[in-house]
Amino acid sequence: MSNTHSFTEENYLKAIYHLSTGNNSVVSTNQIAEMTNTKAASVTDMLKKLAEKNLINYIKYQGVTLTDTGKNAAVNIVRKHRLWEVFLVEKLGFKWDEVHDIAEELEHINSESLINRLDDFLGNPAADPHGDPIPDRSGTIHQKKLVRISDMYQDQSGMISGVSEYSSIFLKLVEKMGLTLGTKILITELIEFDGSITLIVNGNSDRTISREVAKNILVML
Amino acid sequence: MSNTHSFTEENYLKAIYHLSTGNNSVVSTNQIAEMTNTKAASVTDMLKKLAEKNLINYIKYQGVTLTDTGKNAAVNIVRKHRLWEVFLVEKLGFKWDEVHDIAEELEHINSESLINRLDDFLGNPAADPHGDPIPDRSGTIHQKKLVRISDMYQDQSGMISGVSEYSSIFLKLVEKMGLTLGTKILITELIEFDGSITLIVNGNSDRTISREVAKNILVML
DNA sequence: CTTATTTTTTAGATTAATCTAAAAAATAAA
DNA sequence: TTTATTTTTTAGATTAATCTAAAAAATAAG
Repeated sequence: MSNTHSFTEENYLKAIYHLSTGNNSVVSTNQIAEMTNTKAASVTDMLKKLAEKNLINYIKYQGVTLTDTGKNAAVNIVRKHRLWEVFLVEKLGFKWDEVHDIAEELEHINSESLINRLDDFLGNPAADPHGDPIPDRSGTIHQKKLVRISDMYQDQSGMISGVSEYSSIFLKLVEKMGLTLGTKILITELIEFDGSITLIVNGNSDRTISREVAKNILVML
Repeated sequence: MSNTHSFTEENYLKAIYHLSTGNNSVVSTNQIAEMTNTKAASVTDMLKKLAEKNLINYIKYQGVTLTDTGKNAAVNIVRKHRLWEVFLVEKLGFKWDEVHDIAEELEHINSESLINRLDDFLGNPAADPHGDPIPDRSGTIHQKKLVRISDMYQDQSGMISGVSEYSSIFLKLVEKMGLTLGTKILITELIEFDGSITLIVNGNSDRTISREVAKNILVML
């Protein structure tokens, strides 16, 4: 159990995991290069190595998928990342736009008992400060079905429950607009001209947001 | 401020720092090799690099000392290590013999605001679970004067306030003998034959400990 | 169904950290 | 104060992760 991989290997596994979303399970070399801020040639080298270790299924020129082992490893890193984010916000008082980079380092600390104790200390949270679900210690993810505001219809309502963009600049904006997690919204108008959307926030104030913002805020209907 | 060094560089700085104790301020290549579990040749290479960066004063064949910059960096790592140890014991419920290795990883996480917030969260502790003083955010260390039990005289009394050996096997033994931090002791006999020492623990129970154990338990008189 | 473009891989180098074996310097012993 | 021993450094390799430039494969366009 708990085979240990290098810092770099872990980052590649995580990148592949995040790129393997629903429909798009096979991931390309270039996608990985972009996500890891490396060049395609470097990715190819690493893919050979990960395939050798049975962490990915890799066929030359065809892209990669994670094996069960690789997926377990990736989910475990995600679990650690998200638990540390909860710690940073809930216990140390960081804001939700400040924790991503620190968690990016903390996620590589290797101790199963540490992470399980942290989980208990935090009260076994279901989601991180951005609404992303935290895998339990068996690796199971209880994902609520969320839709982008940009995919909602007129007169539809729901509660903001996540985001799909984690840059500080975006998160600060969302906060300033009062669209933090838990906020209830009702779509009042879909503006055809530029795709922007008008909504009522928490039953009272009116607000218009751009399509770009709407695409990155996730709602539970 | 807060120049960032590699994981490995940090470990060398820390090793040199711990080896530069009081009387012995100049540290040798072999000492560093032993502490870092590397070979002398590797140490020489790294010393050149650290000297180049002005973190150490290094003269070939003569040994090294830390520069002010190097010492600051080292103290900061020690601060992080000890604060994380407090966190692990006080908040996550680890035992004092379980935290060293995890803190060894956590000490390399790089974020000044993280560590200062952690410090506050923990109530700005003065010492770690082994009694070692925690440098404050300016790098100042408020070290209490401690003596080894092996250096005490008959009829002398004091309070156990630290250890100088961190292996799990030693710490578990100390705990089993009821000689944890805060315990009051009175020396009743110095046994000439093998250097072992008899003492009264917390005013009641009698105990004899070997010289080897006595050397690694520190007392505030 | 060729040709052009894009994507991916290979080949060959580079950097950081390490090693072994041999040479050089410092220290200890005779 | 020579000789022997120990310590330290140099020389030359190795491994992991990366890069650029060129070659090969896959995909898209004409």
